[in-house]
Amino acid sequence: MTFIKEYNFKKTLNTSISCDKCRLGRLCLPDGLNKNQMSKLDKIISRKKPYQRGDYLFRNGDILHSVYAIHSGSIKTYSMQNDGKIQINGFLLSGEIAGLEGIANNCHSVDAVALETTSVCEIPFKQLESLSVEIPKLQHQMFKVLSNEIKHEQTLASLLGRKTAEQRLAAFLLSLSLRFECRNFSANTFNLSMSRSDIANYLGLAVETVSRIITRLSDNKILSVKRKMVSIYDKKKLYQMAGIISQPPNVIRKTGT
Amino acid sequence: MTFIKEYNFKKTLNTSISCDKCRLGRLCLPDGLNKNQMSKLDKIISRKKPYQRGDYLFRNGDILHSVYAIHSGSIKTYSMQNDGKIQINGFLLSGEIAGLEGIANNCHSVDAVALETTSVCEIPFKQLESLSVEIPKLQHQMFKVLSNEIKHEQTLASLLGRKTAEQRLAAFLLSLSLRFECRNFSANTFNLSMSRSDIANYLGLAVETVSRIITRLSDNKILSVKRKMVSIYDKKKLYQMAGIISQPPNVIRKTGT
DNA sequence: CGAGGGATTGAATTCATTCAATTCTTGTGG
DNA sequence: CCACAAGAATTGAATGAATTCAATCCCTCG
Repeated sequence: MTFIKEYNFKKTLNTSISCDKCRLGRLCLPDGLNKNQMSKLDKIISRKKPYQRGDYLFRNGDILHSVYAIHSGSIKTYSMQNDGKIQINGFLLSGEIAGLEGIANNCHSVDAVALETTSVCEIPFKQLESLSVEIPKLQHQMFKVLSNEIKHEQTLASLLGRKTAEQRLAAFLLSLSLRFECRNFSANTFNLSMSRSDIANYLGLAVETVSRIITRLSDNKILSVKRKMVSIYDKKKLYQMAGIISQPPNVIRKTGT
Repeated sequence: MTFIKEYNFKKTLNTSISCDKCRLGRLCLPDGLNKNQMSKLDKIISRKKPYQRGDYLFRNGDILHSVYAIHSGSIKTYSMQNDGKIQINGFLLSGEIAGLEGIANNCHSVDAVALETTSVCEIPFKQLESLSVEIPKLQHQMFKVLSNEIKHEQTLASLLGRKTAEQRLAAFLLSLSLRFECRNFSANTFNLSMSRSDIANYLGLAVETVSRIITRLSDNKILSVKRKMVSIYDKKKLYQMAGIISQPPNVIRKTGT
């Protein structure tokens, strides 16, 4: 298994994590827990040496030992389709939890790989379950996190099903922008940790299409992308393009079917 | 609120549900619970008068009071996009749980409407949470159900992102076939409870495209669809078309980005 | 039995892809 | 430190799959 760089050989640097002191606060799993509850959670979490770009957190088929909260950096998850092609399922930023899709069968169903130097809190799942029985609020948080992931995937599905290439890319960039803003990074200037072809794959587009749209958006002074660095100039316009209107249309609810 | 047919006016027919006696068995939430645990679950579940075609289980924006296990029949869930268009998020059959995407914000984010006469087990969510603390196995089941839903949505996303119209429809029909089979219905002859335009919308296609593909599949003797009744003649071929090969290609794992 | 929605079929159009060529970056070894 | 190789990104032209528009057909239900 030498092809997996450093896989499974990371040494634990620091088993005494402190969620209480983590700047992620409300963005991560322990949101809403009190200090005592957090310290119980701390005890089961371990932080390992940061992953480097290309390192795997886990691989499709691995037994699900843990779920992983991204502490800093970013990862992508992907799986291989039956036709041998890769499908990127998502990009995760700090505070987001990787591995949740593995719970169903106690076995990871995607590969998770670091896009940059990434620090991760590993949470052994069995222990997390036990603790969730002990701390109802933690169970509730888990339900919320899982439900949020479902909503997120539903949003993605409707993006892929109904939107034009331009709308998809606009929505993708705005989603990133929003997520960076929540993390106290700049909403208008940020770095893409993923390649154009990663973005294209995720959005169900060809690389060339993504490239062309970026060029068009740049020409229209809506944003600029220099290599990996995105600068958004006209966010309002970008929202319009994404088909996301701040003020939703006042539509009469129709009765179904 | 007269536009919502019978909404919220259903009378409880039978509060003494028995999961133990339900034929759904392993397909539903109580899978793996013992009799004692099931009877505890029974106590919080209520079964109402069946919903008729077009009746809503809940609506986008409603407070999440309960999640709903389909007992018989089928429903669809959908939401309205910012552009005023409808997006169908899924079709649920017996044993499947509706409302999970509402947990994140304690508020339903889709409309759920019966596609035919449908009987439903209503599970008050707060009580379900309490019981899940008391019965760790039930908590585990909830985690599994939620995780499964995430996987399902991921599969849908990659269907919408990368597959041709033909592959999408083939995969959709096979997925239905499989789900009917699990429920001890015929895998090769079954009834579509949803319209062509529902299918098209769900799959990110135009109705005309769905229609044309059905015609083509019929011409090729792979299946026939008479109005709503599907008969699959050549399932192997259908799997091939869907890009789902029984024996996955023996591909060397590549190291990521 | 007739009306109206659902489904099908045909023709023209379009958005995104594919193929192909070039430019730009980045990392590595001499 | 520079040169060069290899991957990443961009640009252009031709192609194609699915959509849109339009017309017709077929059920179902009142």
